[in-house]
Amino acid sequence: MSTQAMRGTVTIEEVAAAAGVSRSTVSRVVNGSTAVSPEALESVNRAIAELNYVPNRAARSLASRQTHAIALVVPEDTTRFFGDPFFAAIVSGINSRISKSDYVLNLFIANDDPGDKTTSYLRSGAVDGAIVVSHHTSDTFIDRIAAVVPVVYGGRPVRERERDYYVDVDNARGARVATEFLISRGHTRIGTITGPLDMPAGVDRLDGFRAALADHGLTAAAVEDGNFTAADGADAMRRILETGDVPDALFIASDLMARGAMNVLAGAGLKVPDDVAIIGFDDSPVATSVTPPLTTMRQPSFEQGEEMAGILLDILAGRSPRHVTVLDTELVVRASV
Amino acid sequence: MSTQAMRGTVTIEEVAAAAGVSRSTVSRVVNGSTAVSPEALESVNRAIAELNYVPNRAARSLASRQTHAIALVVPEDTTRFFGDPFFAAIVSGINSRISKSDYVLNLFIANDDPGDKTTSYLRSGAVDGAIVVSHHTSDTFIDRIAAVVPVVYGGRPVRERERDYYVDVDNARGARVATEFLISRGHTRIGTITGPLDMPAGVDRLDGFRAALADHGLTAAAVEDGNFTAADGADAMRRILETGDVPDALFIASDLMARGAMNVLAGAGLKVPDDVAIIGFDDSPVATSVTPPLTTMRQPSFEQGEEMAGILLDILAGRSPRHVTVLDTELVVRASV
DNA sequence: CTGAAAGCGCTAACAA
DNA sequence: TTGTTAGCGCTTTCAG
Repeated sequence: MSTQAMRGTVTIEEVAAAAGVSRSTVSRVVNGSTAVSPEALESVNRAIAELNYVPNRAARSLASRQTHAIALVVPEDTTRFFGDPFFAAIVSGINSRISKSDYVLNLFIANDDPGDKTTSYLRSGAVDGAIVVSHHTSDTFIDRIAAVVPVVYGGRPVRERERDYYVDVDNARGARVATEFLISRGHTRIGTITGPLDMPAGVDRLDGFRAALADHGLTAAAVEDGNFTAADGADAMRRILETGDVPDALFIASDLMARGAMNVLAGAGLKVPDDVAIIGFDDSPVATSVTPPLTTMRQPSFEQGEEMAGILLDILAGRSPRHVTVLDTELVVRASV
Repeated sequence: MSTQAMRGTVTIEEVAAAAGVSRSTVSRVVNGSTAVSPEALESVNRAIAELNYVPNRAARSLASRQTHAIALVVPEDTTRFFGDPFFAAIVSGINSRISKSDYVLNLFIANDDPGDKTTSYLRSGAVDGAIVVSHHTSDTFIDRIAAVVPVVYGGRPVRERERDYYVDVDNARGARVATEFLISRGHTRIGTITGPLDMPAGVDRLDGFRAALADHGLTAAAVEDGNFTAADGADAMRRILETGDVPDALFIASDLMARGAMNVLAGAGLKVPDDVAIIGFDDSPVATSVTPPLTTMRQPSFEQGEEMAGILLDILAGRSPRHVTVLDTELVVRASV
């Protein structure tokens, strides 16, 4: 390996010289153009390998106006991002799809960023497009990003516009199915622990819950909200217990919150499902790690991630994918109901 | 907001024109040079705000040979990355330090990347430096990255060289302290579940364990290894149970593995700490979420992350930080011993 | 303190 | 199929 190869400063010019062709031809080879003779191809490729040439990203991006990078923007703090298996699943899905393309994924945990550097970074042409998961009403910086690069949302965006692209799960229907299952089991005093009400997913699940109840002439026995975390589920459960009026069943908008609630219930000497039946949402790994195993609505998060990435890739490739995709949820019956 | 501002294509040229100065002056203002008159400063800043100007990253990077981006490289699969609170803590620490600087953090979950795109991306000048956590013997692509940009390792790198920068915790000492604590409690038939032996952290903890035992004329009652996950801890525990010869105490190299092991123990009708005393490593949130709460060696992962980021920032600023930093661990006594 | 001029390394017409 | 020629938007001497 030559010294300059070690220094990582080989330019297209040197490759061209070594291969005995012009810069343009090297560029064509690097970019996979077919209009190159076999001999030229061969000698350029050899020169590239010998010199250990890697095209300079900035120069390429400046000239082509493309970065081949995609941002994954998570408007949450690190704790919640890492604490919730939902993100693990959705990021895996995104990563799986992106890694089959020639794009790279940059991750931005945006909430931890006081100076809003994320926004100006993304607006500075650092990426070709962005995927936003976990979108809150208060996250106005997203709009500023969407003004500059195509954005695909995970979940219905908070201020939906016609031109928005997003992949959602049918939260309202999922909540409705879950609640109806509780009703079908003979429960009548049914409460809920909702997700954050500044997120469409939180609102939609609450709506579905209420709709199911209304269909059967019932009203909510309790409504408390949380931010999808186990700690919030525990807090919400405590608030419900404090009312002294414990529901006989609970629809809880995330498995993690269900786990927190179940802990509190156990501490209070209440049995699941005998005293309180519980149904969660997600079907994440925690659903099977709690005792008793959690009945829950499965949402296809990995697939959601793959789909989002696929749509963004389509947009970037100049295709015209569907704007709205809604994936279905599925009831998974275990022992908590 | 003007149309061009919306399109995000305002260039330094237009700002200069609007402010009635030259490109150079705008550049000076943007880069915080002091050699600008108050009037020029004022009018440039106004033009920037009015036009909503954001400097083009690629152009700036091409001209200045800096990207102001740092890569966080995690050679693990997504599942383990998201499943282990250790990463949450270390990433929080890194993020916390970086977000106070004017650098941005790009995350690469490198193992999921079949075509080794991460390597060529990082070698293409896309970042100014990299932080590598969870380094395995087999991860040779790291060397190719380290040849091009400064790298700071979390934990002693697998092939340590003098010029390497890293921040480690004193794993050997931590394991030793943990094991000695078990011995001091009167245990003599002590086993261990180690971390992966292709990682220095795994090896060092095993060494410390063995050293403590040797000091007291004891030998290991069982040695099984795992990849730091709960599932691996459970598997290892099963293998130990299968020998029919159950140790009366276990040093387990991660809290997550301890949790897995405790589940298996409970399933086998064995009580912690009465039948088997257990001490873990990490003091992650899982330590307090298991029953009984886990005695464990606390490692300062958040601080480790902060320190790593600080060192890289120092290198990039042209300072000369210490190459090796070793942080201490601390025994946290709870009910599992 | 300011502006002019020369690139940074690459892509993309346009000719040949 | 190939090379020549302009830039992409910015930083950075170097004069003034």
